[in-house]
Amino acid sequence: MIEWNAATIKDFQHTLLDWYDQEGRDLPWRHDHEPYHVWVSEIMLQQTQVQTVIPYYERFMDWFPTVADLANAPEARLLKAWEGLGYYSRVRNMQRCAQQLLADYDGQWPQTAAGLEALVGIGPYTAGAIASIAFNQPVPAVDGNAYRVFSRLLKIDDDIAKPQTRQVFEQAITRIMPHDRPGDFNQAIMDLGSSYMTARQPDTAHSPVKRFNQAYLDGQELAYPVKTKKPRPKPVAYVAVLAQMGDQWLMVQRPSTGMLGNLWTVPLIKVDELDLEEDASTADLLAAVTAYFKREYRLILTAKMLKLRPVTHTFTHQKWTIQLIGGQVQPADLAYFAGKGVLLAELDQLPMPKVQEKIFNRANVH
DNA sequence: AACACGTGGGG
DNA sequence: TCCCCAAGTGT
Repeated sequence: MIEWNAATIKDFQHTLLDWYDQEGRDLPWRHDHEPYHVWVSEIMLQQTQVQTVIPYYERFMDWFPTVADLANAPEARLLKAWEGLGYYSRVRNMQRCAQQLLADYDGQWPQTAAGLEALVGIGPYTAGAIASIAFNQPVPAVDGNAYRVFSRLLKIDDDIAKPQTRQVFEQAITRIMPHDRPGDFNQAIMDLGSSYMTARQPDTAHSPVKRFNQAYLDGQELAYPVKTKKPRPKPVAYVAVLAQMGDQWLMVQRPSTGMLGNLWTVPLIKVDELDLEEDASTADLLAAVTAYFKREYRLILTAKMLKLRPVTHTFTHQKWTIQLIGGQVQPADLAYFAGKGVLLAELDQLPMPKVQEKIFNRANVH
């Protein structure tokens, strides 16, 4: 058994940081320690891979170079900057946070983890990351990498899906991390976790810290971390209505709460909400959709079933199967319609989720 | 304490 | 196709 005494801890710190100094990745947000840069990158990196984030980060800094630019940006522009990244409330919370900083903090970032965690969208992980990287505070940043790395090094078998387990790791890491380079230490752990100490196919034989890895030394690496699995996505049936009014496409903005908040799609209707009988025919479905348009939008829709394969889209917790309907609405003033008519050439101005892109692609709308 | 909340990649 | 994972947070 490895004994994590003071000498082991020093040895580990130096081994890890020496490796990081040599092999650490050169990433766009590592060019300086500006809290704004650290913050934006950390929010983008939540549940999202580095390779995906890089181009989004570059463009975001181009469009919104400062906290004030972010605070004052039109929301549609923000969502456009986030389009395709997912978890769209992240960017809306970022804008609220930016406004909060300007209004209540005189534009000055809190420099402690506790102070940072009081801001919207900043939880324990991000608070630790910003505090350690931007402000040199000796606090851990416990993300999936840290869970994986330290559960293996120390053979911690607490279930990382449980909220209370965080404390176990925070305590262990706080004891092990150096007080002179906390930000580099936290980032080194992340680099380690995404290179040699990955979840499925670790390459610990070549890891700079393999001699500290008790699970590896015991041949039990893949048993860590311990994590209960999540339920399967629940199937949900939808119809999408691709309706034209003259040369415009009918688009609706989703409510600000719930999935894909404030993003734009064609009208998407849960089949359950159409109150169809078990043995409903295609004609019944079209009639129900037409009635829905009249009731909800005050629009007269002429609908037809599109002979296309349904679009499927799987979210973390829902699996949508979407039948496509085409149609036209009589010209109207849209006073009761919670959306607008948009020319094909203007569609790319609207922030839309991936599932909407799939719908347009299936229907060959380009 | 659970569950909602996106998307892309790999096996 | 399905499952799991990836720099989590809000409710």
